[in-house]
Amino acid sequence: MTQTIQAVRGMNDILPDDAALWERLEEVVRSWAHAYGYRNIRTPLLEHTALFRRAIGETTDIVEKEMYSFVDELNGESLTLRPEATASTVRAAVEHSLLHHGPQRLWYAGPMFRHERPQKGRYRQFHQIGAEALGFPGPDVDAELILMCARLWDDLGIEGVRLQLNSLGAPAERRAHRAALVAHLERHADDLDADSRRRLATNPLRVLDSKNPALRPIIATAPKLLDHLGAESLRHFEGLQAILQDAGLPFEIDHHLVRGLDYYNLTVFEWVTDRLGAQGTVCGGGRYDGLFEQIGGKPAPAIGFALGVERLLALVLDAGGPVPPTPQDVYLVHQGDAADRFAFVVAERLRDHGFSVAHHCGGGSFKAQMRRANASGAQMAVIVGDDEAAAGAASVKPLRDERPQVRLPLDALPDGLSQLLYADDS
RNA sequence: GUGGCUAUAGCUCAGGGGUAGAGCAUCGGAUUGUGAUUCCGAGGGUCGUCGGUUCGAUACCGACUAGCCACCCCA
Repeated sequence: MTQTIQAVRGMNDILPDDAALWERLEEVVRSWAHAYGYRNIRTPLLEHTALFRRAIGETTDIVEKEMYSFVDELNGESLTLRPEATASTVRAAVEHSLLHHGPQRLWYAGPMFRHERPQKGRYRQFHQIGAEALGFPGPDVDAELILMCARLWDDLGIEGVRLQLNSLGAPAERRAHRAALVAHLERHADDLDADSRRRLATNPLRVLDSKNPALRPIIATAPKLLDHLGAESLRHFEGLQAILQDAGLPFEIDHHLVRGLDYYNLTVFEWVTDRLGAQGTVCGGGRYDGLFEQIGGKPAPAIGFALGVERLLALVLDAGGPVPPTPQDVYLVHQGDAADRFAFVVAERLRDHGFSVAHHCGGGSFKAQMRRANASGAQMAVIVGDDEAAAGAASVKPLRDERPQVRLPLDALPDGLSQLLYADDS
């Protein structure tokens, strides 16, 4: 016996029952993005590894151990399945001079890849929806993006997602704060735990996120990034807050909110929930004014966010349960040699008129076909036997209520079916 | 990458050193061409894979694979 082949670890099939929910989400997202003037962009799943190394940061965990990279045997190039789409989007914008005629609002949706151990809400192939506002200095567009998120939660009926905000300031301010922070932490080096000591070397801002209660006094007295922000950065941050307040959107300022990627500056934000176990971040984003230059383009301000589709769907299910599948109008039952052929005429005629028709294939007894018709969820069974075929007619039997079956000539069938499907029972 | 737990029918699970069970689902039947309810019947599993212990393993042990949960980290 041949061995069965299963899906690659951490990569999931989305089966039809679930895919229905994905389709609904995609419809909502499309019109939501359109409502804010964002246009779709589709970049390749595969990029040169160098793009992510340069964009995301050499010492981040993503680049160090989580990228799904491999060598193209054709030419020895190192390629990487995209771990996120911002770098690709900016690369595309630079490559095609998208900002030449002014700023661009873009959105994308699609699979991303990370080579880490799978767990709930965190897979090797996962899906993100994101929006990027390229060429806008903010803070107006920062607020727009955040309000946009809030509307999506609303459109999807999700509750209990909280907004956390912070400002990382300008790179120079960040560096000054980082130096002060490192000095502070080094003074208390003896009291730090192993994790924090490691982070002190790699990513000192992360020490502020430590969940170890013993470190609380050290964290509380640590120099705050906010205190190192210059007038311009503060004005940006306050401008953003003012717009959110005007919009009546509640937020928390989290001084310890630091995004994992190197390219962020000024505004950073996350939408978090406590309903998803350890994977509490549903959406994260921030400003990355330096990224264009970093990957070799002309400098341009930009901000964006990405949200995890798997987590989002978990919340949708949590909020309202699964969506009922869209029922088919007609299940076409047929029996007899002449009827089997005439059934195709009937089916195509109905589709000409816009009806959705599941045509029974594979034979089987009449009873079995009726059972299938019922189980399919279709509204109507359209029945073609040799009697009907000889008369050029079809019988329509409502499956979801007790209205009687009616027999109609082929030409009268579409109208008759419409009446049965859409007539008010009242 | 690290640790803990798990793997028996399509699904949810029970069982237990002597070669397998339930519920649900599926399929068929209850006179000729009428579904969902009811009744009757059937099919379906090398008990995740490979190896070890044993007269004998699905059960005990190990490795591997996969899943779940957490850590690291992170959208």
